[in-house]
Order: sequence, then structure tokens, then C-alpha cells
Amino acid sequence: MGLLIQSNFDPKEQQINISITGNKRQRLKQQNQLTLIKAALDCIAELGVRQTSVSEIIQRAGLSRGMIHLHFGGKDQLLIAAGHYASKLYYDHLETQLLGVNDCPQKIIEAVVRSDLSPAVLNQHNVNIWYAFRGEARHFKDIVSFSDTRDPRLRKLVSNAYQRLAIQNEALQPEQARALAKEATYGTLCLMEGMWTDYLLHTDSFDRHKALRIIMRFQAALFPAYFNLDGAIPTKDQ
Amino acid sequence: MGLLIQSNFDPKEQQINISITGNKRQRLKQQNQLTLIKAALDCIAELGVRQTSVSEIIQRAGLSRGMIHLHFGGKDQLLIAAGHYASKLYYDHLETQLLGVNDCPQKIIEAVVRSDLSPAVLNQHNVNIWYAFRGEARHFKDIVSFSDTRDPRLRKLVSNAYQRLAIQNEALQPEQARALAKEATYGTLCLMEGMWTDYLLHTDSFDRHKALRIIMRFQAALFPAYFNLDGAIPTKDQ
DNA sequence: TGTTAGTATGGACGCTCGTCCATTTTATGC
DNA sequence: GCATAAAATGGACGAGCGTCCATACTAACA
Repeated sequence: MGLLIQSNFDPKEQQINISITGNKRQRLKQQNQLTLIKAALDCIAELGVRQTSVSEIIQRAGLSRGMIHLHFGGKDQLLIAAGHYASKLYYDHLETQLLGVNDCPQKIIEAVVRSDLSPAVLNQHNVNIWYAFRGEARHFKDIVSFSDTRDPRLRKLVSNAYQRLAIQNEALQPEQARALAKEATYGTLCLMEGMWTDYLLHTDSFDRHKALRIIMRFQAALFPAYFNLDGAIPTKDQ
Repeated sequence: MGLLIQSNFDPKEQQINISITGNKRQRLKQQNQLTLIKAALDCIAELGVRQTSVSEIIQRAGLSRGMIHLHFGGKDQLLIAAGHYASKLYYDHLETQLLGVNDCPQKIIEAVVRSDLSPAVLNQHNVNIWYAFRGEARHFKDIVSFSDTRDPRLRKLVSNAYQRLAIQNEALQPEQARALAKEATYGTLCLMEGMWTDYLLHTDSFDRHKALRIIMRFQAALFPAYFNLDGAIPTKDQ
């Protein structure tokens, strides 16, 4: 069974399967749903929310007008499903990056940051989509949940790693260690967010290497024993 | 003469005066323009871009339908003018905060951060507006310029202050000092951006004191001689 | 192979959008 | 106080929106 994404449409099928399974009929249905989701995301990325219309989506999907209503109940629900899908892609990439990492806290944190800044995740397409949803987040409650990179999953992953580093420092009281870990988590995630905004507004001059270096610097300042700046070498080109 | 904001409407009057001056006729005109701008911002903050329509704006402004076209040439140009106005308010607040500060680099940087995090600037209304514009930034070129907190003005202000701190450190080569100042500027601005995103997505649990403290911590790590964590006391409540 | 039920189609619908302009109002300067 | 031009008004307009549904298709199963 594949991962599921939520839809608010038919209560009987509140979840739409993202993986393509079942007999031919089910496969075609799921394929069309995915096509619609991807078309919607392309639309948002290229044209923005304001210009993303049902006509635009179905034209890109090459499917018929009625399918949005049929499969998602309406345009808004399709957009919500698309948001969940985009969020899923973010975490899918993170998980693949975490696979090659042993249980070492520094490596986990580094993998999170590297994944967040990697070209596969941090690119024009995704940044456009993310900020488009966030622009509507406050007025479209369902969107908040997935427009947050730092949702509880990610936060907990990073927080746990920092906790483990902090308690290794015998000079700190347990409570001090907890406080340090909290601040490190907050700062790291804020920096990651800030980098995305930088990418949105200064795409042409954005430098992944520099971005990674700044975050490493912050970590090195809080945990001098565990991080050094030499790690700040990009995984791939630009 | 007051500050001016740009409009793309009539080439003969490419700028719309924000200050209220001149005879009665001019004052009324400027007042109505400002009313429209404020109504548009309220709309965006409360309803989002998607629901911000001409009808909604003029209803809130209590003015007639045709005024948007008359004064701004169309809805989009009004929104652009509104964006410039919002940006102006940000810098106006910053300037008042800088007035009481002498030429000390640390104090300047602290004033920038405190202003950015102050309730007068970082609040639901403004965050909604800022992210609404950013959501359209990529597809609405005119918007990029003012949706950027870190526009050249702010960047230069912070950068110059850090430069002055860095060159005071005699242990650093001039080039190292420059690099340090650049990283400090980048990191500080990214953290500020990250805090705004945190506010957007976690308004209820957002803590200005904690946010300020993290930024101070980053600064203290890069300039241990000039920043300490005790400065992290909020100017007001919340 | 025939029946059925799940899926797909695309046009019609009512509605709201932003624009524009003929008309009215009103401050200004002679 | 009158003539003038600037500013304000609000309804009409066509275009485009999202929704919905009568109809057509087709995979599944007996």
C-alpha cells in the first residue's frame, strides 16, 4: 500500500491513493487523479494562484472538465490534495536522503539541511508552489497544515538529534541541554525557511553553498564540538 | 513634500503622493487614493488575494466603483500601489526606531532586528499582506521589489554595520573581515525572514522574546565581543 | 456476450469578475 | 456667481469563472 493523501470530498473515500494499484479501472482512475494534481501544481508554479483556473488545469491535464468535480468535489479540494502531494514529495526526498545515514545525530541534521537545500527540493517549481499556498494559508485553513516545512515530523526529527548532542555535553545541566537543543532546532529551521525566501526573491544570485555554510556556522556556534565548517560542500552543482 | 509611491497608470502622474497636501480638491483626491490603498490591504490581509475583488475593495472603502480605474488605472495597479505603501510603512517604522540610536553598529543592528520583530511591524495584518504578495511575486514582476524585506536599503544598513564591527577585530585580515560581515548579514536577514514564516504558520505559539534571543545568539556566535544574550528582552508585551 | 456500474465527457448554467464611460457633482479661478 | 475642468458616480458590458449533469463510454463480472 502506498502513502495516502487526504481529500475532503466523499466521506466514503476520504483518502485518495497516490500509488497506482488495483485493476485497470482503478489504475486509470488513480492515474487521472494524479494527472490532475500534477497539472494543478504546474499551473500554480507557472501562473500563480490567481491565474489557476479549472479551464487552465484541465487543459494542461488533457482531461475533461467534469473530472475535477468527479474526483475531488471541486477546484478547492483539488488544490488541497495538490498541496498534500507536494508536501509528500518533500518528505519522500528527505527519507531517501536519510536512508544512507546511520544513527549519528550530526549526520541526521546535516541530511535534513542538505535535503532542504538540494536542487531536487529547493527549485523554482517548488518554491513557487510553496509560497503560493502560504499566501493563502491564513484564509484557507486546510492549507496551513501542509504549507509548513517545519511540521511536527521534521521538527521532531531535528529536535531529537539536537537533544542527543546536547546531553552528551557533560558541562550542561539536563535543563540547559534541553534549552540548547530547543534553540538549535528553532534556529536551524528558521534559517532553512529564510533560505527559501531568499531563493524566492533572489533566485539568480542564490548560492546553495553559501546557504549551507551559514547554517553550518550557526550549528558550529551552538555545538562547536560536533560541527565544523568544512562540511559545507554542496552535494551537486548549483 | 512627502514620500512617493509608484503607480504604472498615467505617465503624466506616474507617482501618487502619499502625503496629504495641496488645496481641498487635491487633498480629497489623495485621501481617496489612500482610502483605496488601505481598503485593498485590509482585504488582502483578511480575505487573501483570491477573494480580493474590486467590489470587495470599494465596499470597504465606501467609495464608488469607478475610482479604482480613475486613480490607479485598474485593480492590479492599485494592488501594486498598496504593496509599495505597505513597504513604506515597514521602513517608516524602522526609521523611527533608528532615530534614537547613535552611530554604534551593534545598536543599529539591534534596532533593525527589534523593529522587524516588534508588534507594530510583525503582526497578523502585515504578515498576511506580505505573504499574499509573495505568493504572487514570481508571476507579477512588479511585486517582487517591495515583497522583499531585505531590499538593498535594509541589506546595506545591516551590512555596513557588520563591516564596521568586523574590521575592528584586528585578528582578521581585511578580506576575512569582509567575508565575516557578509555571512553575518546573510544569516541575520535569513533568520529574520524565518521568524516571519514562523509567525505566519504558528501565530499562537510565536514568542517574540525567543525569536529575538535566537538572532542574538547567532550574532553572539559570530561576534562574541560585541553581542551578548542579555540584550534579548522584548521592548513590549508579547 | 450481455448487463451493470464505475468512470469520463463537455456543454449549459448562473454568477461574479474587472473595465469602462456617460452622467453628475463640486471645487476652483475669473 | 458663473463658467470650467477636475473628480466622483454607479450601472452596463462582455468575458471568464466554477459547478453540475445528462449523456456516452468501457472495464468488470456473471
